[in-house]
Amino acid sequence: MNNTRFATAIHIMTLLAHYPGEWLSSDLIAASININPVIVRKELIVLKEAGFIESKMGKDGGCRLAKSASEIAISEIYDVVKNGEILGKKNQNPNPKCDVGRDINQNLQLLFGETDLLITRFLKQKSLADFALLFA
Amino acid sequence: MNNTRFATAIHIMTLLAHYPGEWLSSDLIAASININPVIVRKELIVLKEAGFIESKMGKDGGCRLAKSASEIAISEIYDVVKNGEILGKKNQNPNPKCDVGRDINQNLQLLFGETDLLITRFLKQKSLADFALLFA
DNA sequence: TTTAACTGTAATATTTTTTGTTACAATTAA
DNA sequence: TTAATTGTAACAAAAAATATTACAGTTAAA
Repeated sequence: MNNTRFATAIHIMTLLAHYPGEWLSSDLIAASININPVIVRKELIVLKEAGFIESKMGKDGGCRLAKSASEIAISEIYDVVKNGEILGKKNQNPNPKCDVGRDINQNLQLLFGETDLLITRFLKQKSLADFALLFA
Repeated sequence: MNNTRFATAIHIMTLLAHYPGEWLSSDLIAASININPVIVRKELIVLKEAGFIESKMGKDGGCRLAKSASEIAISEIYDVVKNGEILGKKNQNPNPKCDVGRDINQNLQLLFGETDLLITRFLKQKSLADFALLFA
């Protein structure tokens, strides 16, 4: 995970939580993050599919939270946004003729899985509402 | 962290732990991981600077552990290998004129720091020796 | 009913990161 | 003296991430 997707998603969700009920446009959100609006729109679609937000097309359209910020855990945002494994990629073709190469990926997977579970549990304790409270 | 550095470093260290005392060449290690030997040598240098391994130049040279595998925690390997933040990059220039943009990176940093600490503590409980025991 | 402000989406380009390659000096054992 | 090796630099290629352009479709309101 060497991208900005988690930061971007949290930024979007925090903005929406900060202005509850208001329909915010992707251009406004993009201006706050200072990235391209199309990237925001793509992430909004992911957040919408996850059930966190709802959108309205046309003039005066935009997005807003689909449920209370206190009902959304940071772990849920993390879940929809993470792509690879938390501790990085595995090597693709370790040598099966070697004791270590043969079993390395299976054993790494175990470790990666445990680590991811740990993070998910930790982030589950934190709600979007908690996080949004940190802003003026 | 969307690279193979952690997987590569663990693979290297597991191999060395699996053949204690033996000087393994970077070519042999590269053949086990199935990656380019130069990448292995670069990672070996990092592991050497961290004090985990020692190397011998010249014919019959190679690398071996500088201390017992039971004295090396997985968290230490994670520490030397991680580059960015565990939950990804922050956006570079959030808008300081926005309540959220102004403080987002500081608040993300807090969250990232807590998360990283959690992982470090978890991986500290696991030694290289434990991990190496999983291999035939 | 026309216009302007939006979302949704595709296609493509650019930049950044990661991985691989080639080359060779320096070292060591035999 | 030769062969095997580490250490290191410079560069190339591939993959991933981010940005850009374009436009069809929707909606509110003048």
